[in-house]
Amino acid sequence: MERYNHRETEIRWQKVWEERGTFAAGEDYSKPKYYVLEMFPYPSGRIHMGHVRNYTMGDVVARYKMANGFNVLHPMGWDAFGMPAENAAMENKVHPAHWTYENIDAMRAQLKSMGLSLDWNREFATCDPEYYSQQQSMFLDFLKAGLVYRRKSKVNWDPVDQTVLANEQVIDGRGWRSGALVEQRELTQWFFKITAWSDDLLTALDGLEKWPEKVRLMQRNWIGRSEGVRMSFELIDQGSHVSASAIELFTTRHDTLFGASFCAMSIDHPLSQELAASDPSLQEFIDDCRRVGTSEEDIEKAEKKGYDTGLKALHPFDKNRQLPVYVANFVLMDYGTGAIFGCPAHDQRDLDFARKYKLDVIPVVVPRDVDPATFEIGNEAFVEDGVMANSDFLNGLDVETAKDKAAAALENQTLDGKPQGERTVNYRLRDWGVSRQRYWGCPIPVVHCDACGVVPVRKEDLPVALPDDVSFDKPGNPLERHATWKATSCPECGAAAQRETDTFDTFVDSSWYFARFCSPRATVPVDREAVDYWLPVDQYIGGIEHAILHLLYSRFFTRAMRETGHVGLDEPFEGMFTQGMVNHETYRAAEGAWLSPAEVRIVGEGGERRAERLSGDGEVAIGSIEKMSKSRRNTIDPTDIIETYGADTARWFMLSDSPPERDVIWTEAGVEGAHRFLQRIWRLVGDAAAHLADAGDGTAPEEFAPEEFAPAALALRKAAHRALSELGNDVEHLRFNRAVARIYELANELGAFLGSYDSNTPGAAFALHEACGILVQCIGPMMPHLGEECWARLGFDGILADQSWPGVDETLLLEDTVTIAVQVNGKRRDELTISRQLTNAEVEAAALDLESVARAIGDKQVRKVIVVPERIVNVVAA
RNA sequence: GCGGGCGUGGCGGAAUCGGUAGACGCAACGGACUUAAAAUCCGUUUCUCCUUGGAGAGUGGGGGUUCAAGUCCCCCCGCCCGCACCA
Repeated sequence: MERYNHRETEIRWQKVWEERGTFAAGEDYSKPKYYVLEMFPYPSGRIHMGHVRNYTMGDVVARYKMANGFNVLHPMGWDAFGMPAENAAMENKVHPAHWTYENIDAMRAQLKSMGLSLDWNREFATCDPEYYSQQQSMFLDFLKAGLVYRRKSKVNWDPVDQTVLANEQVIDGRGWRSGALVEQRELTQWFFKITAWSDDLLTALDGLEKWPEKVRLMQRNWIGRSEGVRMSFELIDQGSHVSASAIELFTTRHDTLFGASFCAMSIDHPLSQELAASDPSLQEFIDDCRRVGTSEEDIEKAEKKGYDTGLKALHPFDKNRQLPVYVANFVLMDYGTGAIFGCPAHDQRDLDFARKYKLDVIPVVVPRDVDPATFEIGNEAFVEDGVMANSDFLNGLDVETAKDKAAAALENQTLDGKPQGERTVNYRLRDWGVSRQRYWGCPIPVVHCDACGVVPVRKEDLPVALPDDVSFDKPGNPLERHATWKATSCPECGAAAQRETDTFDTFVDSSWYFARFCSPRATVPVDREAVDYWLPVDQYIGGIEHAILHLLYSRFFTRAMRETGHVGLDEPFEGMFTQGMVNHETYRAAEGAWLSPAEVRIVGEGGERRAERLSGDGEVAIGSIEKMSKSRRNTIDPTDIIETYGADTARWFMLSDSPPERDVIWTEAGVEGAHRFLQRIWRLVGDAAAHLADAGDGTAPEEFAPEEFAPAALALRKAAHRALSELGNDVEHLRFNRAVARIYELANELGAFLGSYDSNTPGAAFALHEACGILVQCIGPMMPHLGEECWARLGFDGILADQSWPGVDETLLLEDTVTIAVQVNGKRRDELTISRQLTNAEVEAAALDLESVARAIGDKQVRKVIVVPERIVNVVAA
């Protein structure tokens, strides 16, 4: 028999699907829908194994749901704006658009070679003017609805490249490209009011039951809700004449107010800035703090430092106490009010600070059963619950009650005519800054007019299109220095005005693309009827690296779109799944250079296993297994794999063995194993097809089901229906590795049946026909080309992709007999195959009758026999 | 530091409700076919002990609950991930 030829077959079936429009989403909105989406790729130029894994999973779900009668939407597009295109433009003198669209063409061809069930009619790239003009239109709606505002904000400024850098582009305080020392600059930037939904974005997480708990938790932490008190300490000005009469701060430990021994504010706090203006040594202190790098490590190592401003703050509950006010490096401007009170006894940071500056450490919470008079704080703050002490009216209370009482007292006290404190909820989440000073992004559609200020572009004038004639030979934003692009007239007064030269953060583009797929050619952002039908996305699949920002921004965007009437729901993604990474061994030459798997040959196995260099000699060290990455050169090119083994093999391997949420290790042996299985299926189907042809009519409709089945035929039927039932369940829960195991089992059963096939046995042909059909249909979503080829070879009607999912015959899942274990004192001694009809007493008798059981009991007395029907018998003897 | 996850054969991993631990795959070993090899097919494969047949141990370690624990509870160890001066 000829071997399966994937090269010829895969292209042929891809053409058939395309010509028949098999995967075009239907427009019949009365049918039940299912929206499967995988995170769309950045068009870097090549797909990688992570894409193969991601898109294979989505494809299995899409094809399975399609067979189950759903109108399936399974689209693909390109997250096409962003820095790499500009970098390429600078390095290779290619226009970002040209570079991007060429990459898209290359990657589209690669994706098509995978045989994915995508509706390519809906494809778009976020850099298409048709897409970003709708984004601009929606921005104008958000602006009108008050969901967008402008304010000054700090950015990392690279003085050499004349550009703004993202935090991750700042390495050790220097620009990643230029190496120049990065400056902090204040620019006026656009912000989306994501904090308007802080609480809703948090509480709605509870309803996202089909999301991984891990992702929900990460979002919860990111939003960072904490309940506390916003309060003021009155300032006693000792001659420095500051403008403020009080300092406002946020605390969650107002119970410990009596333990306060200082106040501290951030170096960026307005009051710090004001004081520094007339205090050069404070200015120097602030500059020193700034110089400490921005990396996490630097911050972690940085010692706590403070500068005593000389100001004093009056204790809210004890007018005889005055606390020193410091400017301190460990206080964050971005959280709360940028100022704190320090209670060293019950906060580790405050304790470190207090020890350094010899400030009081007054314990006000004391562990139960400990005498307050003898309780002392060493080098560790006491942060647990206990009994209040040294705290006037709070003494003797527990922490929770003390918080209540302290908050109430602050609320009843006035300072400057307002309550001195107020219970509030504080969030870590901050508004989303979307301005980027770059060319390759969606222009923010506003103009700046000297007379009218910031004016939105009229919708009929959209899109504000990017100019093509730009140069990247100079640093800075090409839009900024373009000869004519900026010049326009004010939509309100008609006077000469200037375009906004900032473009959107690319996270904006990906925050609504899933909605655009519902009506990708609409002349409005989204067609309401289409989104009402298709949204939410039923199953979204992507990498854990987008667990926070992309998903949170999309959730925000959906709410903003609801408020502006574009959609009718809050949550875009009903089901979310984060798949694991694809890893590979690493190889290193003697001189330390990384080697790619293609340059290495593996010899020996087990302890003898070692690597040799293909080109000449030289030791090669086999290194650890790492995520595939260019830097370690341990990548495998999907195109090579598809060329050598076929798309089906690659897809099968990606689904086998490893649970989809965990990392998978790509190995040569694994791919070969996958390929062998594919060939084995082809042989089994070939054998079966020959037998079925001999039997005459290749098709065996239901009504031809024989009255009688020989045991082997019945067993095969049962195996097929059991596999079908379990596989369906596994795919529904995205447990692809288990679904794969079910297919192996069925293939094994079928192989055994064929090995002793006798066409004269009652029901043999029918059972074979049925089992082959089920096997091929089960394989279909995973190895679709092989599935089609087998379907045709068996002489079945139509094409596999059009078939309905087979029904499970429940009666075949029920066995008359069941095998149960028999234990004596919890140890398994034997097993018993019995009729399901037996009563517990009969089962007990049968178990006690076993010779092995009698032996295990020996001369002990049977005290009790536990019978769990259809599961186990346990004889307790003593 | 805080939060979360995980720990099962040589390896990847099954075990959905507390009820036969190791499904399925990889690798290995033995056999068949072959002049030979590859491919394929059949079989064996948790460990230890003894003679077929058994016996004992076994899910990171220790304790507990239970007739019964990979699964539930407590303590400890190790690895991985996320967040990180969040007041």
